[in-house]
Amino acid sequence: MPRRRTASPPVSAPSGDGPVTLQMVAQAAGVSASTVSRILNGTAVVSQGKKQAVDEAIALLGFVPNPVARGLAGGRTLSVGVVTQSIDSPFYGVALRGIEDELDRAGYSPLFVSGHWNASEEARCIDMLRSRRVDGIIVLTGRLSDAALKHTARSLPVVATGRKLRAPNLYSLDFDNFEGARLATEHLASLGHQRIAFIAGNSEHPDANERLRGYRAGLEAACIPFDPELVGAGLFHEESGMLATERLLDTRRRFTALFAANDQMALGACLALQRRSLRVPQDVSVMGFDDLSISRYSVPPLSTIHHPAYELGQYAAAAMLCLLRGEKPALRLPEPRVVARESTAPPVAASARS
Amino acid sequence: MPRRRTASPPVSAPSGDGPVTLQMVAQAAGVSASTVSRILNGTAVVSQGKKQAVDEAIALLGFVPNPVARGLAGGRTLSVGVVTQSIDSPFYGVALRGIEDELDRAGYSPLFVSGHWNASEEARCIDMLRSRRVDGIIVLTGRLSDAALKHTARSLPVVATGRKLRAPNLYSLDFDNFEGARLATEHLASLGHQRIAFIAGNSEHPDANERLRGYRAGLEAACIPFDPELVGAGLFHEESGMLATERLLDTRRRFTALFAANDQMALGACLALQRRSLRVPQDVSVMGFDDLSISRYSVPPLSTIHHPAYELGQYAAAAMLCLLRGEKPALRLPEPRVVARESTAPPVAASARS
DNA sequence: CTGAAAGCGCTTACAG
DNA sequence: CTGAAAGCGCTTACAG
Repeated sequence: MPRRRTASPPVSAPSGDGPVTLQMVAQAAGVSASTVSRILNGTAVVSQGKKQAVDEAIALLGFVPNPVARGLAGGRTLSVGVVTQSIDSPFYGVALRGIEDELDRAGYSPLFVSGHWNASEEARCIDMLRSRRVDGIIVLTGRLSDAALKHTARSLPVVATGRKLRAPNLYSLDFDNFEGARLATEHLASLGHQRIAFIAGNSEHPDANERLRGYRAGLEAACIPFDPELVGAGLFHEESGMLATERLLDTRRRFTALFAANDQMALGACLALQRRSLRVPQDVSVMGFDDLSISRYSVPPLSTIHHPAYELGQYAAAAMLCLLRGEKPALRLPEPRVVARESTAPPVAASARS
Repeated sequence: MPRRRTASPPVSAPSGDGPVTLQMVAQAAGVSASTVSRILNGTAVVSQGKKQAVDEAIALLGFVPNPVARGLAGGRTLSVGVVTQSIDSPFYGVALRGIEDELDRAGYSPLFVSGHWNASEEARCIDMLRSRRVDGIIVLTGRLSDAALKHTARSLPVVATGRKLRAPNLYSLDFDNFEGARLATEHLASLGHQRIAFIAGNSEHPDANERLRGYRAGLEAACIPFDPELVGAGLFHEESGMLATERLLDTRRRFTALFAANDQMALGACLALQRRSLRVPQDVSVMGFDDLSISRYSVPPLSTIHHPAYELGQYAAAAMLCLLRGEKPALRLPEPRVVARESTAPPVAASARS
């Protein structure tokens, strides 16, 4: 839509058609566009009088700066890209909410894209976000290499979760998965369980390995020998938890407690147990990890390790905001803690499987 | 970053610093920027030779058009705004995934914003999306008035779900909530239940009212008198389903089946029932609505009405794509259907509550 | 303190 | 078919 130089002053009525531009505000306030821009951005000191006139014009016209133009001209778009893995993940969804809330408070908006646990897709996401001129990028775990992350941090601030990574312009937030799993195992052991099965998560996932290590450490601390026959392989979703439990049961190796590397698998495990007429917790105690909101309403309510998903997102966003202001973030995630509900109890001597 | 007219030709090496611009491509191909733009957009017929040269230059330089500039200049940003209510909703999350997938196929990206079931927040979302120059807006249900939606459709294509609304440049996609609820009730009645309680959803929510109507219609068809004492008020989340069930139980009004207006409330109901030592389905059959992915793994697996969330999103996006091409969408959502799992069964004569 | 001007990277009438 | 130019709505050196 070229050829529309504002030869004749645009209708500066509040309800003129088309959005109000900075130009119009400048005109209404009797100053130059530069001045309006400076006031908007707090870029320079401006005389009281002009500032007032401009503020009034802005209010009167209901002017809202166009982020697109802003991004093109100045580089800042007031948006931050968020690479998540799946837009409908029950765990990360809460983190997205945390990001949204925290960013909103500072006038930024998130741009959510899904990497589907695939490094090359995540790389495409980052290219896309960069082409949309986001001011920074938050990467929720994922499979990108640390090197790739450091690389993008050379041109854009990045905050990553699920890693311990230190680099200029890059902050990472890591939850103590090891400690969480250790606590879960300790909880079960302290209840008196000696035979504690484990359903591991996807082994390509860093969290999965940490949780397995935590399980082993918990066992060791309780002087329970590690039995590889008691660990099943899962994929972090319900179905896999159900299947792994069935396989564990089929080995006829006995166990009185089962710790799944996340709640989704624990829920699947509960169903498998019920299908074999094993009661939770009377016959088998079940422990999850993550503390999804639904876990509180499962039958029975699931004991688990609280994983602060909302804070994860919120802190990641706060860290990004710091980086954007040129400050150094110093945020730490809450420590894991046991949420004991009704799916865990002391083993019953006369249990069906003991 | 003014004052950098390309007096000296920019380094057109593929790995020159900064992103490759259309200018650079034009230069490398020996044509004008206009021509490159036309080829990119298929806006005009261009001679074979030039087209080839440009295509090669694009490939060589790895040029990717800047959507921000594109949006400013031409109006199209290849992005569509999506007003959802909460970024972590278990039901709408799946719809977001459908939108993402469908849009991606056409080279568009979604911009997700949350309205939190609040008309004024939703209005802010729409302003924000418009200021970001999205090409169209998808509104997932929400509380905006039909008039407001029609109004925004005057300047931007809009697709809405959860309404039956016809207007120029506006398409709406509505799931048959009434029929779904009728089917659910029929399912219960055909199993032999005569006393069917109902937990309604938030009455400001249009779906909630349709589902209540469907319940009543189902009752009527089965010649079961409607008993207002048997309907509890819920808020569409687990907690409210649990509480409503407890209240229902406290009235000591007997019922052998319970139909909740969504799965989340049904899950809460199951827990409440279990707490009172009532077994599902032996003592009380429980039916949900939505068919969330977790419902398949609850204990017992929940019978429900399948609500095609993924298709809801996918079709909404497809409809938007149609509108954007100037075509008339003609998409219809799949009909509701009963998914009978293990939480429903014929009433037992000797049931604790019958 | 403040304005005029150039520029961000594209698109699209306008003229050949 | 194709180029030069103006414009999208801002920002920011450059000069007062």
